[in-house]
Amino acid sequence: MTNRDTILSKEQLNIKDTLECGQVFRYTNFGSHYALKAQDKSCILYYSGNNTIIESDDAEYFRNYFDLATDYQDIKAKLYGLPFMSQAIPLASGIRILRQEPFETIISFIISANNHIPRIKSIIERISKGQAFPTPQELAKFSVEELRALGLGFRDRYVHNTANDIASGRFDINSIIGMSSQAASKNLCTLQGVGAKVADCILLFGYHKTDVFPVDTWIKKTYNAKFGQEGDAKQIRKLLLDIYGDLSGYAQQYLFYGARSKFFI
DNA sequence: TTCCAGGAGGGGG
DNA sequence: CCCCCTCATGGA
Repeated sequence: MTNRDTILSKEQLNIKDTLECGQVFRYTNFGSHYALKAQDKSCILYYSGNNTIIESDDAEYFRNYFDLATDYQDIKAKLYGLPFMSQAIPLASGIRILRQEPFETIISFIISANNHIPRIKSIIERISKGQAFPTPQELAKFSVEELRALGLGFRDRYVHNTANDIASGRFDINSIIGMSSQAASKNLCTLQGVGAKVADCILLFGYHKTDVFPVDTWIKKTYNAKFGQEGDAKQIRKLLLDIYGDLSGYAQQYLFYGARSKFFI
């Protein structure tokens, strides 16, 4: 253990809950350890007794990345009395919403469309060079054909066009920061491959806007089972936003994790 | 083998 | 506006 390490309690950060709840893709599990890459940085996570250790060469970056300034006990306490939270939160009580870099998040969730998590992970691994996720300029150089060869399928032109829009400055990813979630979503949806659901994921994971509720196939499944009625994504989103309000993003992560757990549905 | 996956784009009605 | 179809890929 060195001064490069960040140490906190296991209750404050559960490694599996946080990395395997579908918000991030560039991680690998090595038994008791997890290796994680973000932008051009990396870290190793593991437990030492009752502590979580984040071993990296940039402790300050990862303290922000893991959102260590936020009190999740307070958030969970506020959510606990709301529908399904007393069931869902205990299944993944150590989740933290990561503060990921917007460009990496945009591209990652364009790739996520109609795709499996293991396959999303492998595609992102192939477009990354070793530790570093490509910059907009680097990714813009990939042709549609090269992206197709890397296994992106029908998303090849989405990634190509979006990377070019951002690299050329036609789309300013920093302009999103100060916008309301509604205005930000509308803007993000002008990017090819970004629809309402992907925009919600980008806003939650890339801009830490928590008044959104990404509705994917798992949330739909859970909604139909738990609420006992059918609904399309737009209706489900509105209903759940009304329930969870500004904490919707957190509630969504607990529900998503629960939806994929055999102990929940 | 068929179904499905953290959906979006596009055409037709 | 809504409904329906298509879009690659590979794990289960």
